Amino acid sequence: MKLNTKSRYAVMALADMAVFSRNNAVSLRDISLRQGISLLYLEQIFLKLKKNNIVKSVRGINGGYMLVKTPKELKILDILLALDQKVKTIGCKKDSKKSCNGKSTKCITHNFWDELDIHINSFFESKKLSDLLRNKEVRY
Amino acid sequence: MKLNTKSRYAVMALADMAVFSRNNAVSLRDISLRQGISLLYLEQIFLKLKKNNIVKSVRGINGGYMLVKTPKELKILDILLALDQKVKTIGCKKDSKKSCNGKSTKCITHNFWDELDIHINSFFESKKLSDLLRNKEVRY
DNA sequence: TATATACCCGACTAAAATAGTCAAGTTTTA
DNA sequence: TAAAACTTGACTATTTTAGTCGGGTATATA
Repeated sequence: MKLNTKSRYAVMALADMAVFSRNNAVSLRDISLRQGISLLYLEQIFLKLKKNNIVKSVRGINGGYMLVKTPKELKILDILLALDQKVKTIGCKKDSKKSCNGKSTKCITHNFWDELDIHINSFFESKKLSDLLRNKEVRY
Repeated sequence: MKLNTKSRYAVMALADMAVFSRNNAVSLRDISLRQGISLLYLEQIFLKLKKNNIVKSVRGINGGYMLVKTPKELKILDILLALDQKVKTIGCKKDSKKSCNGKSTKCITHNFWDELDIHINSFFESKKLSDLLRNKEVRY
């Protein structure tokens, strides 16, 4: 059960911004260098973050991106949703009448997976970007 | 963030066994028919379950598989581990000194992902196969 | 106003993972 | 001894992932 790198890099890059922004835009180039993420890949990621109103952009020289919300307000869940990373651990469709394995009734395990999804979702819902920053162990 | 079908089918098949076994072996053919899972695929899955001592097999006519533990004792986590489905949501290596994105220090987000893994793991650790069965909504 | 910096965006692709199938067995019991 | 059922490794089509590529556009500053 894995999270894809896009989601991971997105959280990483936003955490970087939270640390290094002093009310000025942070360029992808800087994030790329500091975090070791491909610039081209970051561009792709930030396109989505911008469309979903997680960041706003400043074009031109000295441009970059800025967080729309403060790190305290920004939920990790919002970041993941911006990258289409839904927490839906299995394929059963919740709403459909013809759902699990093509059967008309819910499969034996259906409700269990729903529970799992809720469990994970609530974790991402409760965590804010700021929660990542107070770690003493980490050096930048 | 998805669970693979192998893990899902494994849990499903074992739940089926828990429901339909009356101290006799349950054949994969029956599970296949009831749960709508390919017989050939089930064979592959049960090979792993057997290797990991989740089920034991009875060969020959009227053969099949039996649960090694009772549904009350069998943790969902054990099932997932049997299928190599580790709950390790990202690629950072926990122990290595040269870990995240090839850097010598832990990445900003490292501890957060560790927390996530623990959160999910403890869910699978706490749930037993029997927990799936008491659901009144489900018909068989 | 030239130019360098940095965002913008769709299309493409190699590699890996997934979700199976296939073939050729072996074992056991009725 | 025939049929049911487990055993096992190898194979494969499809999908997903993890990016790259190419060609833009906007803007600050020299």
